[in-house]
Amino acid sequence: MSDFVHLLKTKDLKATPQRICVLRELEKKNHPTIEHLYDALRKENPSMSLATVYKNIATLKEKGIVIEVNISDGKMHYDIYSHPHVHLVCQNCGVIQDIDYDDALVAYQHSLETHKGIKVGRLDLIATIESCSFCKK
Amino acid sequence: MSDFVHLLKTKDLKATPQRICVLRELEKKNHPTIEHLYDALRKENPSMSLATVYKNIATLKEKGIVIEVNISDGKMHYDIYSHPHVHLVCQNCGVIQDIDYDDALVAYQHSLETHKGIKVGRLDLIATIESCSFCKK
DNA sequence: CTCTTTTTTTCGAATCATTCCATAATACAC
DNA sequence: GTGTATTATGGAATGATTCGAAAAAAAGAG
Repeated sequence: MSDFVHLLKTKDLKATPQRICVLRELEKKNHPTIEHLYDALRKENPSMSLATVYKNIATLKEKGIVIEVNISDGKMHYDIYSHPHVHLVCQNCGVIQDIDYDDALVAYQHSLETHKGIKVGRLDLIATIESCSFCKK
Repeated sequence: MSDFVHLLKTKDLKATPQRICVLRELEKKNHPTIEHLYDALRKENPSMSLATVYKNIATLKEKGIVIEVNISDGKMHYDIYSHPHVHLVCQNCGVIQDIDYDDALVAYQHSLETHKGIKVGRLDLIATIESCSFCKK
């Protein structure tokens, strides 16, 4: 049984081909928008409906399998959240990269918690850079 | 000359009453949505149009005076960006608080820059907490 | 202050994204 | 296989955002 089938079952979701396609596309780490997903998935499965993409993304988001990434380009991007990470966005070419947690980020979270007396549930962090290796400027 | 008039002039924007009202409302640090702004501003100025709110927010965003805050509640919130800060969001009551940069965050930014060999332009960070002093749970 | 130019505001219409709805199809447990 | 609950589909409905044209107002010059 594929990993995605197993993942869906543990979250009480039926392992439909459409859902698995969405996850497979997200796995490519392109951080696609709904429109990108719809275009990509229709190539394999022409009957795939836009409503299905919306609905599945919403469902996967509710279950914590998928997260939104807002890079302020007017469209929402989506990402599989298989492990805690943050994002790096190139302002020039728009490429989004995952960045794993490191000691310094964990230290910041601790500093927040001790200083403010709170328990942080999640850090959504987007670091913007002016250019990156993909647009080599 | 009021601070906002001066600020707008330095960004080559005309200091219209509508624009100043938007800034004054944002200054309250309610982190309002477009809808909130429209409702609040119409009370003072009933002829204020929704299109004007949208347009002014877009203009102020382009000039870097205002930033978007996406707390994943389906609506975009807006904030004056007069100095670098990040946000704390209570998942329970939805209140958004500003948090100034501290040493640990500066250290994280430095660690990103040295480790990845990049120059970070801006950090958009939203720390989610389960409950806060405003909803006292 | 008045004139001129440019920007901004306003309102309604148009557009675009997202959600809803009813029906058909499918996954999965037994 | 059969039955039941869930999901997919397409089109219509909704709701948010943008557009466009005309009127209003700001800034600057004289």
